[in-house]
Amino acid sequence: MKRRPTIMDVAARAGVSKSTVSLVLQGSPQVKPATRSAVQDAMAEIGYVYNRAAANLRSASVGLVGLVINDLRNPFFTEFATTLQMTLAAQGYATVIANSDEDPTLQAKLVASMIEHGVTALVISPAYGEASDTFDALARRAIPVLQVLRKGDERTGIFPFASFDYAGGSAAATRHLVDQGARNIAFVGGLPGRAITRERKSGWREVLKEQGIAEIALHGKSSRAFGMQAAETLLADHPKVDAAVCFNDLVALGLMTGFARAGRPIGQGFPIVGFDDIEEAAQSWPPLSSVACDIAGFARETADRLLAWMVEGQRPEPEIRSPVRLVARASSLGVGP
Amino acid sequence: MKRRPTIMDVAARAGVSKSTVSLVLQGSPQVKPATRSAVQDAMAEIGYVYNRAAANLRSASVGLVGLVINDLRNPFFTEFATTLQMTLAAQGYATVIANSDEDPTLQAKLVASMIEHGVTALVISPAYGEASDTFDALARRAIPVLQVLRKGDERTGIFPFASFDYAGGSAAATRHLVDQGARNIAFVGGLPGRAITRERKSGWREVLKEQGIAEIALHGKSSRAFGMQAAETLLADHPKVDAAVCFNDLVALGLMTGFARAGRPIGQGFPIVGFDDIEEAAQSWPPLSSVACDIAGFARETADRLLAWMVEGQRPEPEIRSPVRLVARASSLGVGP
DNA sequence: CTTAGCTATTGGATCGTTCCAATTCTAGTC
DNA sequence: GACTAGAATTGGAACGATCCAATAGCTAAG
Repeated sequence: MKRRPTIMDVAARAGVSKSTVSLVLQGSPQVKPATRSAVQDAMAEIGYVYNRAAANLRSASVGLVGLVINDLRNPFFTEFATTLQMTLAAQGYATVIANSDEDPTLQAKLVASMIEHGVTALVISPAYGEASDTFDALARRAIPVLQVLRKGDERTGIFPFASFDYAGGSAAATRHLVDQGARNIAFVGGLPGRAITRERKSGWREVLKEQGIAEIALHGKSSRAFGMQAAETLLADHPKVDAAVCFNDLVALGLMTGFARAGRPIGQGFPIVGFDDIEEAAQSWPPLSSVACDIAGFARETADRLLAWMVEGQRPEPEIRSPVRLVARASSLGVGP
Repeated sequence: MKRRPTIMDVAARAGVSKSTVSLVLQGSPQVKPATRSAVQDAMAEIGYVYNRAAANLRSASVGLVGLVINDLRNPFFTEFATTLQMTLAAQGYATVIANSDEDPTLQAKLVASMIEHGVTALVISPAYGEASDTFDALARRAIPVLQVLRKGDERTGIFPFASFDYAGGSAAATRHLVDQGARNIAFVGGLPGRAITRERKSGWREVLKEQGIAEIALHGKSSRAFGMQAAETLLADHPKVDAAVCFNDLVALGLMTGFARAGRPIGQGFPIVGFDDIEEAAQSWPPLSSVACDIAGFARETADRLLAWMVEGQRPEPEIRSPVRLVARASSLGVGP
């Protein structure tokens, strides 16, 4: 009675065989238009819904993409995840989004659960930490896996990796600050020892070397709170520092708040540049200069690459870097509030 | 060769029957420990993964929960979604998160896709707009559906609804501003005609009536940008207004930025209170007073309610309101920066 | 009227698991 | 050594779709 209707029920109602119903479901041009609409009416009448699980059992590919993100609360990743999901949805693929919350154990569970549910492909921005088992399991099934935005530990090199040209971005930012007359440019934020910190620092370091400037770097969690704390540290311990490249916008905004609190608003003689160009950057006061990563564009490219891999079996290059763009705003242009 | 191994392969390897393997998978106490470990070894050796789709085909319930959110980019919803997912994950349930992006059409597609994938239950914060078809389909299958945070159109009353006591919260906020000596308290933000705007306004209105204060409300998109715009409007057209209750923190932060830009920092003679108490509220300058909704707690309660419904068939009450808490910070306490 | 050559439809096998009833094993008792 | 109760294991049917080879229906040509 409460049983959910099957194609057999539809077939009985429409007076055809289950095979015909199946053909209609797959949009086969084989079926006569009259038959097709009879079947469709029958489906509507008895409230039939497709049972994808049953279908996949017989016919492999599912059209289900898994997306595992290390920190979904971070707006940067949220934007990426939602855009990717919507792009894939437009192509008829369903996406399962999951947040590993930087926990490799949870991440392993999530990935396992996704494999069990039969994802056809996986996009992952890995949590830091030991995860070789997780990746081994993925490699063993021949599931297309795309690492994005972040590289896991060394062993994950088996899977293609796509991200932004962070080094180029921070170099551009640093050069911009030099152009503004800054001489002692600190690097603020980023946990030490991580690939992304290394990348974002390397561009800054390169320019400093070029200019013969000494390095001052403050590392820590990439949060607003750390930025505020860093402001105090800079003001107290590094009075000569006259500009900063920040690991990301959150740190930069925190830094801005910290300076404002100390009565030394950013932008007047102390230019800073953030990274990521999150929505808030343009809306802070003063507006925050930032290295813009076109996340939405990147998400769309990711979707394209994934589809090319899934559908045409065309594996992407092992490492892809999307260009970034420096957006100069008041926070680095000496235009005070 | 590349075929993914099945329980038959495991059975062959372990020298038992497929039924025994199945029992091991289900953790049945029936199997002899020796047999159990033999089977488990075999699974490890050939890299077996459970095929949930096949299992569900035979035995109904899946342990898959759908979560459809109207705007996943909004940190408020992000926090809810991630906490809910992690809580359910701890209970062994997988969660599919999807973002409808306020688009009823996309929402319908997402819900349909989830039903096809066989979700056992659905949590939805509906997009505004016509969605009766979507909900009819859900009602027809007897899938537990919990509406959260937002009520859809009137027709969705069929499903239980859980949210916060918004009216109580805005009443508390308004009373607090009155206590600070404010007399002309504006309400800023919220799109007109929506249930949530009505609720958040009603508490404010109630207190104004009590105090015999005239109403001034500025409605608009609940964004930082609108808050900035509202600041200009208030300063230009409503010079008498001396405090504001904001629809949410984003608007409040925008308002703060707008006032700062105009050289009239918030907190000095112009107290404001936001709503939601997002992480940023405590970190802005001045720190923003806000009506705190314990989203993480709410998400955990939601998970509990859902589990009670799914597992014990215990349908929640038609309308549940979780209490909120006013967090007074500098933005409403007259403590200037 | 038969038949070839289409197009449209169909029955049966199949996917990987669970469920059930039936069978085999084990050990204890007489 | 036969018997039995319980524990452990097993083979086959079932879930709801797809796929394939086979069949039915139709038209036009011979």
